[in-house]
Order: sequence, then C-alpha cells, then structure tokens
Amino acid sequence: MAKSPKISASHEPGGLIVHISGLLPSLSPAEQRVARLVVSDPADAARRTITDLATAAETSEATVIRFCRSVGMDGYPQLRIRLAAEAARRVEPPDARVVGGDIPPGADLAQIIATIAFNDARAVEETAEQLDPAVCERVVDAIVAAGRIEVYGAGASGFVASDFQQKLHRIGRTAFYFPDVHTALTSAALLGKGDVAVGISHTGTTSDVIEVLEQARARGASTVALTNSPRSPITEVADFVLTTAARETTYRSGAMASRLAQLTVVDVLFVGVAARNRARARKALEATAEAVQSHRVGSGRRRA
Amino acid sequence: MAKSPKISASHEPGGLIVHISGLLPSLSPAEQRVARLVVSDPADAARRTITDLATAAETSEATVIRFCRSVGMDGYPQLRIRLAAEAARRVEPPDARVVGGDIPPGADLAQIIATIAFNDARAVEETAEQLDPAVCERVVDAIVAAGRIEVYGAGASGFVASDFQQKLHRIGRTAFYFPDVHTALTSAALLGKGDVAVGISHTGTTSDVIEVLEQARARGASTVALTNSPRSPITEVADFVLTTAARETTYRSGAMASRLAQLTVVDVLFVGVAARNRARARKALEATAEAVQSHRVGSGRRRA
DNA sequence: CCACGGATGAAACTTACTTTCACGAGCCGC
DNA sequence: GCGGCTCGTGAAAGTAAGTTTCATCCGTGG
Repeated sequence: MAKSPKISASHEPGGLIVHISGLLPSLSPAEQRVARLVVSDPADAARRTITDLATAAETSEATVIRFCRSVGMDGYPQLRIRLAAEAARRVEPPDARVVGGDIPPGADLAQIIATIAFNDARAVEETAEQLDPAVCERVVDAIVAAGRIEVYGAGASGFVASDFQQKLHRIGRTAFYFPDVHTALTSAALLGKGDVAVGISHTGTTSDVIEVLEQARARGASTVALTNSPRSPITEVADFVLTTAARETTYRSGAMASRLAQLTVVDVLFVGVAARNRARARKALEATAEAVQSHRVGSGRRRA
Repeated sequence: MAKSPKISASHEPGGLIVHISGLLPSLSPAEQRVARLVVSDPADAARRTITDLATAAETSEATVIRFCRSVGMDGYPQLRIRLAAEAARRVEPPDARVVGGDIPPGADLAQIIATIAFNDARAVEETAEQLDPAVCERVVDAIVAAGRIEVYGAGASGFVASDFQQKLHRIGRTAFYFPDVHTALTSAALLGKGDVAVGISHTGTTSDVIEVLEQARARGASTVALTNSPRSPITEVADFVLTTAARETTYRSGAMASRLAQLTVVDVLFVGVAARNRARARKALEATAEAVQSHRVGSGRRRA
C-alpha cells in the first residue's frame, strides 16, 4: 500500500473504535452509515456477517469492504476480529450515558452536567490513547530546535492556538499567534528552515489555516497539524500530524469536547518541551508568575 | 439450519480457553492437535483462516469444523471471534498509570501523555461532581434574562472568558469580553440591573477581574464567579459562585487542568442556556456555521 | 452543456466455510 | 477368518461469505 510520506500516526494503538470515529468525517455517506453502526456497537458488528452488516447499514457489501479498507483493515474478516477484541477489552459499563449524543430536549441541569462531563472526559482520554508518542517526540524536537514558532487557528481553534502560543512564550520559546489571516500569511512568508508552524483545525478543512500552513511549508518551515480528522486536507500540508479523538456532534453543540482534546495535546507538547530543559523552563515560569504577582490580592490563600 | 440434536456443551463460564483445555482429552487425536494449537496461541489462531489452521494442525478443514462443534461453537467464524475476544481480554494492559502525580524528571513522552490525560480527565469529572445544578440553574436564568452579558478573565482564564463570550454570542446572546482592564472597567460601569457579569479566575485572586466584577455589582448587575478556590476574594463580590475542582499538577502556573475544568463549566452553562430555547439557539448556530462555510475546503473529506 | 471524477450497488468472481461421502482401521460375533 | 459394524478421517462437492469489477448515477467545474 502506498505509504504516506509524512509522519503521522497511522497506528491506532489506543483503539480501533476511536480511530474509526476520528476517520468518520472523512468517509463517504454510505461508509459513514457503516461506521456509525460499528462504533455504536462493536460487539454486535463483530457477530454479523458482511451481508448482514451491509443490509443493516442500508448499503451493499462492496461499501462495507471499502469501509474496511478506509479504516486500514485488509478486509472484513480482519475488521471483525479486531472489533471483537476491542469490544472484549473495553468492559464498557452498560451506562445509560449518552456517548457523543445530543442532550435530550427535556434534560435538566444535572443531566446536562453529567453528559457534558462524560463526553469531555472521554475525549481527553481517548485522545491520549491514540496519540503517537513518537510523533509528539519529533514535534517537540522541532519546537525545541526552532528559531521561531507560529501557531495558527480560527474560531474555536483560535483560542487553543492562542493558548499554545502563550504557553510556549512563557517558557522562553519565541512563539507567535495571529488572529488575522493576512498578518499570519505575511508572517508565515518570513519563516524559514528550522522554524515551526503549527496549524490547528478541528475539521481539518479550515482554508485559512491550511493556506497559511502551506505558505510556511513552502518557505521551508516544519509544519504540524492538529486535527480531529486524520485524512483531512490540512494533513496534506503538514510534516507531522497529531490527531484528537473527540466525537463531536456536529455544529449543534459548538466546539466543546474538541477544544478540550486539543488543549490536552497542547499540554503534552508544552510539558514535553519544558521537560527538555527543566531548569530554564522553571526559571522562566517563575519569572512570569512573579510578574503578575502584583495583580493578585492576598497570597492566593484565602480567608472568608 | 438443523440444530444439533445432541446435548451441546453448557455455557462455558470461566473462559473459552479453559473450557477447551478441559475437554481436550475427550477429543479425537486430530481434534486434539487443533485444540493444542488454539490453546497455545488463541490470538494467532484467530488470525488464521480455517484452511490455514487445518494445515498447521496437519489435518483437514472438516476436522477443524468438528472441533468447533465439539467445543460448543456453531462454526469456525464464531470460534474465531470468541478467540479474538478471549485473547484480547487476557492481555491486560500493564496499567502503570501515574495517579495524580507529578511528572518525573526522566519521563518519556508516553508517560507525560498518560499523566496529563489522567489529570485532565479527573479535573473534568470531579468538577462535574461537585458542581451545584441549582446554582447553575440560577446562573442560566440570569443569562437567559440578561440584556447584556460581560465576561472577564486574565491570562489563561482570559481564553476561557473569550471562549464563553464567543459561545454565548453564537446563540444570539449579547455578550462581551474585554482583554483590557481599562476597557472592561468602563464597560462594567455601564451595566445595570438585569445584566450579568461573569468573572473567571482560577486562583480567585486576580485583582483586575475582582475589581471589574465589583464595579459591575455596584451598578446592579448580577455577578458570577468561576474559580477553583471557593473562599477566595473573588467570591466576595459574586452573587453566584461556581467552582472547579482541578488539582493542578506541577509545571505550576501552566494552568493546564484548570482550563479544562473551567471550559467544562462554560459548556454546561452554554448548553443550559441553549436548551432554554432550542429552536432559536439551533437556528443561530446553523446561521453562524453557514457563515464560515466558504472558509472550508472540500466537504471535509479527502482520500489519501 | 458536457466532461470528469467520485460514490455506489449489481453481478461476476474468488475464497472460505460446511456438508457429504467413501475409505480404512479397529472391534466384535459368528 | 470373514462379514458387518462403528468411528475417525480427509477428499471432494456444495454453499455461503467475502472481494472485485464494472456500469450507472450524481454533483462539480470547465
């Protein structure tokens, strides 16, 4: 099979299910139907024959096979076995919790809290499970060695980009974030070999971010994509691809779990970079903390 | 299909492998060869095709089928799946999870990932557990009824404030966020009864935020504090206090888990508000999503 | 409007699984 | 010792599952 030349996590160690949900948006409609069945009840899918599954997904066997290939399996039997193994491993409590689902119309606040927390926590955990330490390592290498780092993101991902920029900055790395595309583009044009550009896009289809990343790459900078869709367009302009694993219910919910997943990855990179030079990072952190000290009342301690 | 009339093996409870080794002696020689292969490496057996397994056991496919029936399976595919599940279950992960701890100096990326994800997920879950739905409800009431909403936050909490503002805005609430204290102060001075001011501060001691919240309160606005310290100064100027439960790890001030906890609370409020008027919120969300559509490439899909 | 490319299912095809059947070894009873 | 019997066995036939091919359909961009 054609190996992608870029470094991305093609392994799905964390879990096949998570891997599939990540790929879901990159699948064709018919394949998505199959994917949803599989994700919603892996054990059941493993029991079904290909014809049976195809019928349940209201499609043809051919599509099921295509789906298998899309998620990296050789064929249906392999998928079946992996699914069975996966289902067995996760002793999933038959919790009534709505996984990745929408909040029901009549829900009260307590339900809303439980649902959101559950999905948020899952997104964080699943993202961590499927993150490839090797790719992270290489990204950390690049950042540590970088002359300059730029982080791009639009909309909700913009906050994450901004957060990342600020974190890197606080430990003494030269990092920038530009909310404005034009500024970002001009800045990216000034990047060069040894610099690092990080593009954040949940869907992986944000053209502004892709464009800027492309520009950065053309100038010789190392490019990193942080997205939920391992096969989205942004991955084509990235040297390194880091994926999150948030099962977001489309725009209905706004970007909720996805932000948390992205932030978790940002934290990992941050700590990874900081760990490379503990002393220096610590000193920088202390200095910056001290700088805002006068803007705190009391000692951060309390008193009623 | 003709059901086998013979007394089939009872539900093998302990485990398929154990079950098979148990009745190994009662099998015919050729079947025993198959059984031994299966027992010695279930995962491997699951990967093989029936012909393959038959060859390895130096027997025919027919014998393998007979073996399947002997151990209580319907046929080979079922055995395969059960085997895969079994194998997966017994390969328990070397769960050396770093509980709530620090990131050790020599930690590699995999450890860092595990630690961060664990703490982040915990922060989210614990925050949800101790969130008071009644208080949330009243805050939601206030926001729904508000003429204007302002959100304040500095540093890392500023990103959260900004995120909250943007979310409220997307569902049609009039919300503001000011990165600059002076602007925030002047704006707060223009608030009045029925308006809502939300102050976000992890430590609860950020004087800028407290000051602005105080101003807002003096003008008659309802004030909400979102903090990790239930008795910190900020709570003294707040009508409603929402607390997070992040036990921030090392890399002090990195504000890692705390952000996620804050964002979870933001999500709860957001969904709570949106749920009050589903139709309108949905329409607003769709309209805003559509607005950025032209800034996306493709349909989010892509092939390798 | 047409050319193009992707998505899709029908049908042809291949492989895997299952059943049938005949052979041969052991085991009586005559 | 020799039919008749049972049982384990694999070869081969038969069926079902999985895979490939291909014509059609649909949206997209020229």
